[in-house]
Amino acid sequence: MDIKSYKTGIVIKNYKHFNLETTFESGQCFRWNKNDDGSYIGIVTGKVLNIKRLDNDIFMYPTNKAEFNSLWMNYFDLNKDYCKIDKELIGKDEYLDEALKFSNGLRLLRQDPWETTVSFIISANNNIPRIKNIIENISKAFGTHIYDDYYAFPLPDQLSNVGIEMLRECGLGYRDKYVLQTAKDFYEKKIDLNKLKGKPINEVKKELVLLKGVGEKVAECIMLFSLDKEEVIPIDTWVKKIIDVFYSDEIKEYKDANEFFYRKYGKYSGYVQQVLFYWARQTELKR
DNA sequence: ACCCAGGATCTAC
DNA sequence: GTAGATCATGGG
Repeated sequence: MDIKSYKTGIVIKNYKHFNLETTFESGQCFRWNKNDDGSYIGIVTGKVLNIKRLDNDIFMYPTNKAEFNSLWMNYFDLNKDYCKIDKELIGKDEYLDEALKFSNGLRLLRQDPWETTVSFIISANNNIPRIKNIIENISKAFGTHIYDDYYAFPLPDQLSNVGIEMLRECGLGYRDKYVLQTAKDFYEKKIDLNKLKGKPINEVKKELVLLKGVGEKVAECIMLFSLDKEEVIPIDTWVKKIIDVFYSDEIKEYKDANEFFYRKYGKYSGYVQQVLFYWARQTELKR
């Protein structure tokens, strides 16, 4: 990887498989917003980053080499060769081929387990614009101020002490009590997701669903997006639509979808799911 | 007014 | 263990 370091930021020269729009608009993350010039601004673990693609180069600022190596490299999973993964996947399935073409350059982010857990508790029976709004409200109300209008996502100790009525004002609806309880569980270390990272999927899932507001689907999102479980396939309403329309012959019941995809795509199943999800929402099955 | 959104929970059988 | 109702909120 050809990385150039400057006073104000970092440039990655000639980096192929990183499409900002399909990565940030694919519903895996909620704190990246598009600017008029096509760049994105996001907040990750208390750091603000502006990222832009010009031709084949990717510009990131404000950051420096040390922060890039310790945070962004890992967050964007830049050492993973998605071009190679695409090559392995293309030709297996006509629908996936089309979805891959459409979502071209989508990457799975490696996010913070705590923030991901709260975000996907909020996602239940909700829509993406509203989820983003709520998370923004929570961050502004309880998170650490960074600068200007940027606030870090609140840490467990910052959330665990707030009144339920203050949380309710952020628009979570009935999910507020789940988030509050989960914040307390994290703060009191009743659950420690970093300790779960190395354990097998079923074991991790069993722990996750003990949290209030976390069922199977949310647990799978947490595992895929923040616990390195690359083969997990969250089956949500959009993936169900895809199954109904394109795979109804092969997949008779939704509960069998996981095994079907895993048999076909192995450890890339999570990536496949995300590509299909993005494709379904943006094109084929859009109402 | 009704239906939906990256579903989970509670109750009843 | 599973089918059905209920759950806040805002947008279409």
